[in-house]
Amino acid sequence: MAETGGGESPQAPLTERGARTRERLIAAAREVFEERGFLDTRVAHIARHARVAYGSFYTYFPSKEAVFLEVADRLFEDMTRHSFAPGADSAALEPAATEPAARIRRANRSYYEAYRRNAKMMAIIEQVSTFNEEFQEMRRKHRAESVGRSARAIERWQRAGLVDSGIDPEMSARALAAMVDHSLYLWLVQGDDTSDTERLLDTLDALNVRALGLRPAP
Amino acid sequence: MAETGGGESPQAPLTERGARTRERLIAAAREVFEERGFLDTRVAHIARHARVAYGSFYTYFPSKEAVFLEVADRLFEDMTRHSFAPGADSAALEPAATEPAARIRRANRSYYEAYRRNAKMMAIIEQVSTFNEEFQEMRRKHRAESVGRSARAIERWQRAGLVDSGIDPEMSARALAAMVDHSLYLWLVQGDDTSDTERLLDTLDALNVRALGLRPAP
Amino acid sequence: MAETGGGESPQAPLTERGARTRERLIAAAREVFEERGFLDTRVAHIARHARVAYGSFYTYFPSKEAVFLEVADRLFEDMTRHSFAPGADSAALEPAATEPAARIRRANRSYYEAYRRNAKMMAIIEQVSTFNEEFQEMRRKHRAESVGRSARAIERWQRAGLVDSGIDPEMSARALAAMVDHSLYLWLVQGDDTSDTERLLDTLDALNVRALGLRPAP
Amino acid sequence: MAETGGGESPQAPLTERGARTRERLIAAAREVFEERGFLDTRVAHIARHARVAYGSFYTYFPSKEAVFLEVADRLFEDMTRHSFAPGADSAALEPAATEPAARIRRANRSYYEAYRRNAKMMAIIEQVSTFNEEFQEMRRKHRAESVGRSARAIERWQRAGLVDSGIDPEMSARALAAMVDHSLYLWLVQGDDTSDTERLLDTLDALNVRALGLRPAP
DNA sequence: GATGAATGAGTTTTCATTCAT
DNA sequence: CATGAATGAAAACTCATTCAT
Repeated sequence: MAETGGGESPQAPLTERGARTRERLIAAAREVFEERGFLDTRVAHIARHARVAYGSFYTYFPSKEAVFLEVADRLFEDMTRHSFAPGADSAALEPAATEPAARIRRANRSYYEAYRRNAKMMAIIEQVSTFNEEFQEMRRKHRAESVGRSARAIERWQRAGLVDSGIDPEMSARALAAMVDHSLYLWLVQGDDTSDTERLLDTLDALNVRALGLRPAP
Repeated sequence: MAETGGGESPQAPLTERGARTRERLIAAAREVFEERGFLDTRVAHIARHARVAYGSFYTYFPSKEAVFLEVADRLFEDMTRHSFAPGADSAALEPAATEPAARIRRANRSYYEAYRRNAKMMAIIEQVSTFNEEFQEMRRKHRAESVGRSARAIERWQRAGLVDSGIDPEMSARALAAMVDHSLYLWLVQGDDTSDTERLLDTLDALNVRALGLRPAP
Repeated sequence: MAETGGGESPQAPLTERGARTRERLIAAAREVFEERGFLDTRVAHIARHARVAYGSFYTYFPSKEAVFLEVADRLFEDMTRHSFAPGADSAALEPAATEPAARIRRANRSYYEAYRRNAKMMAIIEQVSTFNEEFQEMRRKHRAESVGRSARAIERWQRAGLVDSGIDPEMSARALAAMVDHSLYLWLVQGDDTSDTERLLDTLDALNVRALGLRPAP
Repeated sequence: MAETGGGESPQAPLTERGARTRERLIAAAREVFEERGFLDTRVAHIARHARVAYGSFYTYFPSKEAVFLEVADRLFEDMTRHSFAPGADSAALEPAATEPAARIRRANRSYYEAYRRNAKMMAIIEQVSTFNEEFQEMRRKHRAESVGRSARAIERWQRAGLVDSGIDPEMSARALAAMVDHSLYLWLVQGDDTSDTERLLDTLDALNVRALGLRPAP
């Protein structure tokens, strides 16, 4: 498993036409990865799917890992822009007055939507994470950020007397994020069952709220 | 050419000596898998590590997948024998009188112990699950059993008035199992941090208990 | 692991250069097959003989069988274009007036010439036929066509009163084709003796003519 | 394709029990060869089929080729004992007075019977002949003997005025033997059609008789 | 002898990456 | 830049034969 490595550095600017070809390759890569997984994807598949000559792939990317990284990057971009943090929420964006339970609920729903939209790629990302260290690191960072936001929200709620102060904000944020994340993974990727999504989401909300011991503002 | 059968499928060893060699191979396989992961393991590595000839591997296993399955089987055996179900507990083994919170706590600790003992292999199992369907299926089954046990425990507690009846036992069991499972994965496998395990375990216990709204028996 | 597709099946070369390499491989394959037989030929031999890299073979053919099929195809093409049917003749091409005995004689000679030209490959084709069913089928078809032509010629001669009507045209065509075919095989391939070819050919002609009871047109 | 080679020389005498085991192996070998062909037969198959330990095979035979030779030997034995020579007949066994046409007919029938009885092995023998020179030589010898007998019969008939003296006895014997041999091969081994055997045999008889120009004794 | 385990050279096939045109 | 051909290092798997018990 060749580690991703630096390579020639993807030449930066491009002609108009070159940029389009590059986009075609990225789009094709995503589709092929989703279809066959990272391991079973051949560079030839991507090139063919993009209707580009085999060799042209290497004009734009130094390796299979490189396109994957780009695809994953865009996905993370989409996941973080269109969703609140999993588990709790992204406080900065919300007026402090909003009721925590409602915010958790909203955050979970929007994370679910983003996950569903990207479910196939999430599976592949999981796959690549199991053997590519660089990639693991990237995920760790994303997770840390999102968990950090949740932890800070919990702290705020504790100071506001909405959440039991006996709770460890950092660890709880981690555990609850793990709960939501992995539940969605099993549900959407492993297709554990898939019917009656509402029941799942309601349960996630409820467990979150109860676990934090959220009570209505006094 | 399309020759038909071929594979002969190596049968169980018939002699003491054969059994010993087979064990050596399984042990070697586990060590090599743990060391390099499934994908980067070569049959040659396993054979060399077991100090047998290359071909001898194929006397006992038809493929790398086959030893892996055997190794994983033994691991699951160990995980289920030496642990209570993750998330809640394995009711049948416990006197009904035991207090739920204590039982959850005990279950989580023993699951943690088993996980820690097998952490490296758990990483590889995760890896293989991302591309081998047969293997995915095996895990799904294990998970379903364990979740089923937890769900039944929750139902019992609901009937005993210890757990809020507003909770969905099945979904909650799933979500809480996902929480514990994935937290341990991130902690022990991805090495998210690893210091201060007690804080993690205490948090898992607490969230579990609060999420179920467990109250002392009346 | 049971990955599904894989084989991509190498497509026809798209450039002049590719076409040339492909031809080189086919020519090399024929020479190596003739030299060592199908079973003892290694893909490595063919590639080396064609002065291309090992992997380049697989750019053009999915397997040893595949090149062999192509080589054999061209040989059959040569055998049928440059020869009359064995045993009797290919009526359509001949003015009906030609005397049967002369036509048989001519057909046998030209079949002999074609056989001699391709004798080495005929041996290999025989070899492959003994274990490859697809190939057997191909030969059966060729044989059936050629025998069919002979049988129709015999029928025509019967209607013209040149051949005894007591003869079964189909079976006779088969048997006489078998006689010519196998005699040439033993002679040219097994090298049964090889001297004095004329004596063999004269005998084949004579037996053919007498067996059919051909008499001069009335 | 390892040439047959000498090996340790199969130890000659045996205990009663050893002799039985050896027989079991020969019988098993024949069955397995018939079932799978020489190339796809593994020594393991033979041993298993004979219910003998893998290693025991090598107590009795130095190689796969060696058993095959023994099996083939017995088959040739059966073929020559129970049949007249193909094509013409085995004169020595017959009172000179018997009518040639009747003798040819009888010879063909009995050769057909023997061939049918051994058809599956004949296919395998053909297979092995295509790559094993020692074996080719053995067949050549058998063929030469049988053709020789036929040729001498033809000569006798010529001297008796029963067969046209313009015919070349040696070549004719060869060609006619090839006809019968190969016809039966295509019929019984390649399964060219298989129905209505009588039609085939009658045709072979008739062509033989006419080709030799046999006329009733004056 | 009989048994079945051990051996390892030999072959095919794959595919990311480089190059010639 | 585009194109598609060329490269060759891996890796898995087979199986006749030899050996230890």
